Amino acid sequence: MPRYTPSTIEPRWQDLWADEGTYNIDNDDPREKRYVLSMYPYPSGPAHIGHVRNYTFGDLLVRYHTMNGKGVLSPIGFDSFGLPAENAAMKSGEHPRPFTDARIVELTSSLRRIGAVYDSRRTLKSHDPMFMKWTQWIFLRFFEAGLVYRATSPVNWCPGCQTVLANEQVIDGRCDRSDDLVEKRDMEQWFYKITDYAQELLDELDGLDWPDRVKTMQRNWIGRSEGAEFGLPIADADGNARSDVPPLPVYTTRPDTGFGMTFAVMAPEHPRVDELTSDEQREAVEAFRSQVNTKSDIERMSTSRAADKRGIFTGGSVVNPFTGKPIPLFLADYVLMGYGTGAIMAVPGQDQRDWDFARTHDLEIVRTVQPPDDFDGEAYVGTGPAINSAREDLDLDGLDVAEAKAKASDWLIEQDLGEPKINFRLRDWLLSRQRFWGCPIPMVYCDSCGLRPLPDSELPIVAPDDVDFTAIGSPLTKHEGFLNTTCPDCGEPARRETDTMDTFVDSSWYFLRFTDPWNDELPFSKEAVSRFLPVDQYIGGVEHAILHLLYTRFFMKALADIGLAPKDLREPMKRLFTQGMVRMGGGKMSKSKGNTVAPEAIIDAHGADALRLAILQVKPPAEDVDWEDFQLEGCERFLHRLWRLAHPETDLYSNPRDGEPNEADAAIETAAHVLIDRVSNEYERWAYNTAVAGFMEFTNTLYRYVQAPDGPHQATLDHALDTVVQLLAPAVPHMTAELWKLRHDGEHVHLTTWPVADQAKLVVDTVTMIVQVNGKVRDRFEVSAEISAQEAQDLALGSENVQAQLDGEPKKIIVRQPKIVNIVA
RNA sequence: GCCCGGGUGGCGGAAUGGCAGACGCGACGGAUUCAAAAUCCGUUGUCCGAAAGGGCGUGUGGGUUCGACUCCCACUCCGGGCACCA
Repeated sequence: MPRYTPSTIEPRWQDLWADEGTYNIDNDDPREKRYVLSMYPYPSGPAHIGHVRNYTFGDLLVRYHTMNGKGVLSPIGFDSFGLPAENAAMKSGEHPRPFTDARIVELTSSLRRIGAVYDSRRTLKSHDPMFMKWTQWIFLRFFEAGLVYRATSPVNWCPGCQTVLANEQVIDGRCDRSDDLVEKRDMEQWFYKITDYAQELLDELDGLDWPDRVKTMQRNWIGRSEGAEFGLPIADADGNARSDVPPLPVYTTRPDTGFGMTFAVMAPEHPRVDELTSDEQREAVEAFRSQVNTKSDIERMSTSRAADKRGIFTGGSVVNPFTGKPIPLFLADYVLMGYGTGAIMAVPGQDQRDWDFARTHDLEIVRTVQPPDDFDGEAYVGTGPAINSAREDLDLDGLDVAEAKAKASDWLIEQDLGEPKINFRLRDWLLSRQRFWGCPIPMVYCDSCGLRPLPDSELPIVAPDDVDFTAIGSPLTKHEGFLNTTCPDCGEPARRETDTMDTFVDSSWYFLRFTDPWNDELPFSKEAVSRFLPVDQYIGGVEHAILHLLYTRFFMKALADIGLAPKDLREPMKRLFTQGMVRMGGGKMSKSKGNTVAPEAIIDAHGADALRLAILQVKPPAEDVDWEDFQLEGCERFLHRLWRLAHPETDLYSNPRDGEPNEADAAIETAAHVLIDRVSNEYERWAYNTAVAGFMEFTNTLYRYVQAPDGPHQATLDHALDTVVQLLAPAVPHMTAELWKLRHDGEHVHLTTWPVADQAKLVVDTVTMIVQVNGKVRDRFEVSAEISAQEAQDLALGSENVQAQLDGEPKKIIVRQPKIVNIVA
């Protein structure tokens, strides 16, 4: 019998799947569709072990659904724009394109070597001009639909690199590349109006078959809150409301606590600060504002985390409309300009932040909710009856929080002071990056026409090749050939936008392009999209739980609303699975720590099948796993055992029988059907680790069976082995393909039909009945599954072991035949 | 601070409220071998016992139940997410 040698078997099958296009699917394929998609990777070179885990799970499902008669769409692509390539370019001076292409070749080869199969005709890359064209085209459609706008926004600016940094590039307030101190700068930026969809993004989470954890994270991120917005009249020197200036709007979720508002606070960036600051305080306020401005976020947060909230008195006052009394107006950095109205009513009695601020600035504190008697905290945020909250036309005293909220809110409406308001924490998506290696934003600046979109005919706008990476800042801003163009409207000289798009834009629609990659009239046709969407199973890491997965949902809704995608297609990802990370010694794997695992080396030594099996076996797929915990030896040993057992020239036994099967044969036959049932179920439930245990168990059983003195019954054994090989085919594709070919005259296991368990064989006729005394097992019997309650009880009481535990008559006997009898002594 | 997960043998982990520890690793014993590796067959939670058998065992404390790893309450430790969102 030839040895099992994965190094010769595996490439052969990989070639065959690729050459024959086994997993290609045409759009007019008549089979019921399944769209199985693993998040497309950033091409960083050969696959790392995390990739292998991710793509093994996806590949298993692709092969499993195919064997179940489905027409599976299994595409792969590359998220090929992004920082690492640009950083490498800055180091070497080489253009990021050849660098990126080389990494894609390496990663493609890795994926092929782990046996992952795709419809390679549909493969795409973000930096492919054809893909860029449609990314830009969609941008223009969004622009036309009013979903794109420009606004000033504070950004992280690295003075050394002359560029904007993403939050994750700012480490302890410094640039992760140059180590310069990062500044906050206000710059004009491009935004997608994702907040238009905040409510729908929140509502439709409920219907998604996603991990609860991810749905919760998105809910929190969207952060819907219900409250009221109302105006605080500006007070004159005598404390009376002025009618000549508009009031200061504030947002609160607790209108019921209005009587406890003893001061008001504006964000330092609030546009009305100058107007509302008194002359005496102006200098101090200016000093405070510039101090806040130069602080990085991190400093601002760490200092303000201390109990004393940092702030300053404006010298001005506003009127508390509930009490009619003037209250001082402050500036404080714990109030954020970006949320609500950028100004708040401060109620120290019911809000800890306001409490802290009131204490450091010696301000009045009035409780408006009665805390319980045993309450010994500071601000009381719990429920209770309202107190100190009455005036002539509004009496909240005694009402609970919910009632008081409603009544106070109604009063604000009646008085024409304000209205109920819903706020979201979600901000619009800042999509522009001052980077070279991204998809350029297709807009121009014309001196006479202003900001103009480019016509579709000029797309794609591709970054030039002859650029200098050794200079500081994005090369696009210095490339005259790229910069200078003509205005599409008036034909006069104009400048091109040099910002590129966030790479999350590419990943927000790539899964749609997969359905129609040959289309050169549109990014995708509605027909192709409705043929394959929604994605039946999306697979990726939890690190994308919020941004990527929120952006794809936004894109889907927007594309549907502007008529590019089917109108009723609101959600792109029907089912999501987030697999865990692969770690090293409890920590994250990273090249800098030198603790990476090279999957290619493992494949060289043990084969892709052993690695795939080890990935499936080691832990439930959702959990993080340490590389040290992988059981590669055990998995490899199992594969060798199965090979030896299932190979037609096996040396394990020499005495196969024909004729009538005996009892032992029947037990094997039954076990095979139980295995079909079990594994099918476990594949569906992502319980791959227990499925592998099932294979090992069954194989161990077969070893004992064939080595027993009677020898195996040939037909029974063949069926059992064929079953294992088929069931294992999605998980361990190369070896099972080879074994099946040897056993079945060249046939291809992945084109066979998934076995179906014979339900009649799953019916058990004898079971082990356990007998407990006071919940402890004292005896067990093999009994018929149809045993009566009386028989079961009699059997239990007849047990010597049970009698030894009994002291007199049992108090009570619970019979759950045929599985258990519990005797209470 | 708030919101999620999770604590089970020497280790990774199994277990619709019904035999805790499947399967694998490791360890130990046996077969094979001149010998070893590989392979094959066993044993392996822990304590007492020669054995039969018994005591104790799923982070801690309580509760519900005939019966709890599983459900409920409180606590604790570990991991993750968000973090002044009014």
